Amino acid sequence: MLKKTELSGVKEIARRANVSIATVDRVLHNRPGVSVKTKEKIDAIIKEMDYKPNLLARRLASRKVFKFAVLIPKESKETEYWKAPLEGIRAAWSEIQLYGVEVSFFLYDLNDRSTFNQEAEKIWKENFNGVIVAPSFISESTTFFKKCEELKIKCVFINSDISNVRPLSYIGPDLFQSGKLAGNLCKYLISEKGKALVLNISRELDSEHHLRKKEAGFKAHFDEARAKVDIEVMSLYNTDYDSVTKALDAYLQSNTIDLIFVTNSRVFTVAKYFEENNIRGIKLVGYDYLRQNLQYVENDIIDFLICQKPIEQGYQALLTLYDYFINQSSVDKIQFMPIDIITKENYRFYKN
Amino acid sequence: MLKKTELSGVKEIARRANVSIATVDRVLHNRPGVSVKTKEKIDAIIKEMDYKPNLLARRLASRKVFKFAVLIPKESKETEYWKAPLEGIRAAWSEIQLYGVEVSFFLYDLNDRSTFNQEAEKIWKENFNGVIVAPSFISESTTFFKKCEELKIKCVFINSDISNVRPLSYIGPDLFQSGKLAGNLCKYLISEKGKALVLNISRELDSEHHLRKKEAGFKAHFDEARAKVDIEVMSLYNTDYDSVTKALDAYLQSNTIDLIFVTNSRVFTVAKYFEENNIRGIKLVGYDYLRQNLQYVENDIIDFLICQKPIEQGYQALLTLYDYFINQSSVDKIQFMPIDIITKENYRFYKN
DNA sequence: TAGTAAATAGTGTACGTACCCGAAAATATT
DNA sequence: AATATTTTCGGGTACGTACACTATTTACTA
Repeated sequence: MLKKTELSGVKEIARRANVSIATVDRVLHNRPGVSVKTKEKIDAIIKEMDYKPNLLARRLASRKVFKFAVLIPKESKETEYWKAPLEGIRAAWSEIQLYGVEVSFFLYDLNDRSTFNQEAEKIWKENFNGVIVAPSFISESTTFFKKCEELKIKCVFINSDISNVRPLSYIGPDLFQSGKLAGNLCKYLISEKGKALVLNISRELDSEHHLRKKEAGFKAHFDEARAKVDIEVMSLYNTDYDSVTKALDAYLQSNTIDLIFVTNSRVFTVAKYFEENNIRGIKLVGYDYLRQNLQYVENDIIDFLICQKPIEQGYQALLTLYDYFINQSSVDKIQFMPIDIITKENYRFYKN
Repeated sequence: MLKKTELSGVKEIARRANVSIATVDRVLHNRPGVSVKTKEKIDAIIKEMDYKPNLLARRLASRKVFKFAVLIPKESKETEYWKAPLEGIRAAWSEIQLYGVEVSFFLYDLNDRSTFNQEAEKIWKENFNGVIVAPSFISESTTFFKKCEELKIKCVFINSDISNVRPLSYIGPDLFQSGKLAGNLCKYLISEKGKALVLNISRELDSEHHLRKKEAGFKAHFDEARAKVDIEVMSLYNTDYDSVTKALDAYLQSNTIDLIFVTNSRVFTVAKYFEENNIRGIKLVGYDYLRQNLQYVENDIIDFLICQKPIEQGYQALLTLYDYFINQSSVDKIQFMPIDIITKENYRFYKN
């Protein structure tokens, strides 16, 4: 039960090299103050021993503190989606806060892009090492990223990506492929020459841009499968239930469709409409493991939900910053989340 | 960047309680040698401070070493499934071996139940603290568990459970529900009054017992959905390709079916048969994220694979022992894995 | 009531690394 | 050659906890 006392660590390196621990430490962190000769000798020994620093001791002895910010949408009355990433970040934080990590939260309003900049300003005033961003608004986010680069603040993007910038890491779905999977599933729900409606429901144009990628993936699946399914697209900029109801009423008056694919978590709005109007013939597929949605999965109004682990996204985002700064390990530029399929029979076992 | 020096830890508790650090330590580990009065005083302060021990320091200072064993099937020529849990265990091990964890592997042959006992004997001879077991053979596993209880060796079961015993934790699928999900998916693949074949392919009777749970779940789904799908069941005890081919030839000669549900990872055998005989009309659903299976997902012979995160199972199993022994935290008796659905469009993003 | 055993508490070192501070050695300056 | 400067390096303490060992107090025996 007692640990074997095999010689290891800096002490052993120092002994073999005939130098002090401090000198070994200088080499390990390539700090100045070591002659080339001794540095080479020590490097050789390190290599020979295949020395791996004891992370426990390292973190314990280090008195560094890193400050991270979180810039994501606040949970809205309309959808509780953003609770999940926040939960993930909190979970990760509680695991690592002992090791010198401080986290501050800055939440903006998805329905008001000016709030994004307001919160961004606050972040720039303090001295953060890194920030977790959900780049909902393209131009604002691009500006934000540039400014952070100037200030040497490392960015991790979650949930959606934007082009032309290279953050420390992107953690989230492959949106196009996600849409393709939706197509894949829908193929099973309707007949060969069925008719499908792709429904984007989002107030701000920019976030709709991400929805468009899913839309494109959806279509791509049917193209590649050479299926002749008739696909129409509709975008709604008013996200409240009444507006959606009106739009659907109008649309269904003059169209007959077999399936609706809602490109984000607001699929429950449509499900509610189906339920209240007792519409049963139209299949429904959408996004995200939300209480509001699951209830309609349970009673067979929604057939499939596609999920991309929002909690895990937040969790991984903070751990990525931690790995980069505290562990100084290298970090994957892109961390795609799995594309999970949720049905009535497996949702109880899902880990978001 | 420097860590704030707020007083914390045992030292602060000792200061407030007017005792030495050692006394606080005794209370924390409820070791003897502390009067009731001081113990109460210290307990109160601990509570008041909401003291959380620094795990880094704790593990660094602890010289304990724990020995764990792994008793699972070896990877066979027929299916590489068991590579995955092993990989997960190895991954977890590499993360925690710094903290005084030793792991030894004992692999038995799924096609020869006597090898299970042979390996078990070896485990009993050494002095292990815990063991990860895949209890493939019911009676052997039950005996094994009893003996481990005598020897005070904690057991964690993975992949499948057995009744009447209560291991430290079970980590794996809910087999019944897993079958139900299969039914759920198959519903989309065939018409209202289609005909489905449930196919068990397994050499040893016992492991088939687990397959039967999936079979039951499968049927249950159609019962609950009140679908009139005709379900037949066939069990094959010879698992090699030629035997399966012959059995399928014979069966299909006299039966017309729309779908085959294979209750374990050997679905690729059937897929290969379909491919070589150019059978395209029969849908195919089975289990597990294996290279052999994925190739048939890619070329549309297999529609769905159901996966239960075998790597994660191994990973969690070792971490569970770690949590129990090293962290001394409480452990969930049952840790059901999610029931994941794999298709052509999402398998590249799956984490097993 | 001295003497001893048991219960209770404290001191000190170790875990492996980080880093401050000062000493020694090497080099440069006068 | 003596002094100043820079380069190179070692000593020592700290991080928060575990635990062996020692010291003190209390209870018990004869």
